[in-house]
Amino acid sequence: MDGSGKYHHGALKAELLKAAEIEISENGIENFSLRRVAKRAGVSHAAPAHHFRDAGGLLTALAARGFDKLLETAEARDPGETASAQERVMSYGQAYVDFALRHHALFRLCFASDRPDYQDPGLKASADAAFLRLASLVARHDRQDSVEWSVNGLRRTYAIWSQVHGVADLLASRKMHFYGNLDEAERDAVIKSMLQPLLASPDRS
Amino acid sequence: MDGSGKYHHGALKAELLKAAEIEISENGIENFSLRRVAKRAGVSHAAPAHHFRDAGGLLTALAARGFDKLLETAEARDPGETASAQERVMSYGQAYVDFALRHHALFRLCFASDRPDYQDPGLKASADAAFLRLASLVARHDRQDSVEWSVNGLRRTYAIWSQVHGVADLLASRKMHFYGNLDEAERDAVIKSMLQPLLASPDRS
DNA sequence: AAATAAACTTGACACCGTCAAGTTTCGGCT
DNA sequence: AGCCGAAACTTGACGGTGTCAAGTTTATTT
Repeated sequence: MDGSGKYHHGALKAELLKAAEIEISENGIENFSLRRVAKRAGVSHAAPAHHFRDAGGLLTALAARGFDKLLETAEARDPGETASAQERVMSYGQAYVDFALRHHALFRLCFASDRPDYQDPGLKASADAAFLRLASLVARHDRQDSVEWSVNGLRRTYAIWSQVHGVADLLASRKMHFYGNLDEAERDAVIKSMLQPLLASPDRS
Repeated sequence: MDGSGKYHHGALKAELLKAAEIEISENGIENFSLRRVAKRAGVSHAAPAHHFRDAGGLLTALAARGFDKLLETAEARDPGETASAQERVMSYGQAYVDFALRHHALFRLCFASDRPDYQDPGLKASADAAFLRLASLVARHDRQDSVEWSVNGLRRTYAIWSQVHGVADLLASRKMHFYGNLDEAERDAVIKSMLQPLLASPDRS
């Protein structure tokens, strides 16, 4: 082993997750290599097995962190109670797109990969938390102040989520090439204009 | 070589594409194996190299076929000139989601993979054709009968595309687990209700 | 019929994920 | 304090992967 390091790393699990995140941000999720992650963390190729069952296990944990970060991004951008519910939903959407662009590989891992195990309770919890945040903003917008679920609230949340997710995915994957490169302000305006029609018609029944 | 086959296959290129499509539909893009595709086509592991530069080349061609099939699906479902433009846009959306569900791996290859080379003229042409089909339906809906592009038409097309793509991606990736399994009619209704607000407000300026 | 090109095979290489077995260190028990 | 088991980590092996180089077979051209 190298001189600096102890045999027992101490915080290898966290270190591996950090390394893996850098790994996929540089090489993309499709070129993920567990051995490279281990090397980056300065340990042998089989070391990760003691902290994660296999590569899928690591990617499951990483995906959970991805959803956590998505939620953090949304919360950081939330204008808060004083703002209108409509503004708050739009801010969520803008944060969602920000996340997709800034952490494209992680976004892909979360939404377009079969490698994470979505049965995993930790991942499920993190993914649901990010979704429920949006659901609660939509409910507030629709003045459904009750914590109870309404079928219609769910439908509307899914509609808004789809709109936001679609633009995030297409922008991050560079599929909207008839747009030039949008700066942040232009992007935010695009997202707002896309959400406008969905928020204008509450459509509660 | 096996008794039945000739040394020169004759139509190996097409055969490889067919085999690759089956391959990814069974194993997903993330587990794509060029050697397995070759084996499935009854040919040695290095044979594909004579028809495609490398695995990426094959996947580029396959992605182009994916966009072609997406367009075909949309055209097959188009109610035609007699229907309202709104109905035609909705049918496009329903076909898009159908495609994503029925050919999930291919959909992922087209929209959530870095492996195809999107600089490839063939792929670009196929992808653009599928997009332009939607753009023309939207233009018709907005009564912009001119073939000319309007900035606003582009924005509206992107908005509708994002909505459709979002619901397609989330449904196909099984991310809407608060919905039970939707049958085809329910799915179509969901898509229609999502597009309704976007089509109701032409918002041309 | 001979030469050339194309299609395909075989074998090698480095890299990959995972498993098994060995080594080092940590922590608790006596 | 000293031991001992468990945990953390390493080393080495295995089959599988994509790609390259070199050889063999078939088709086409001259």
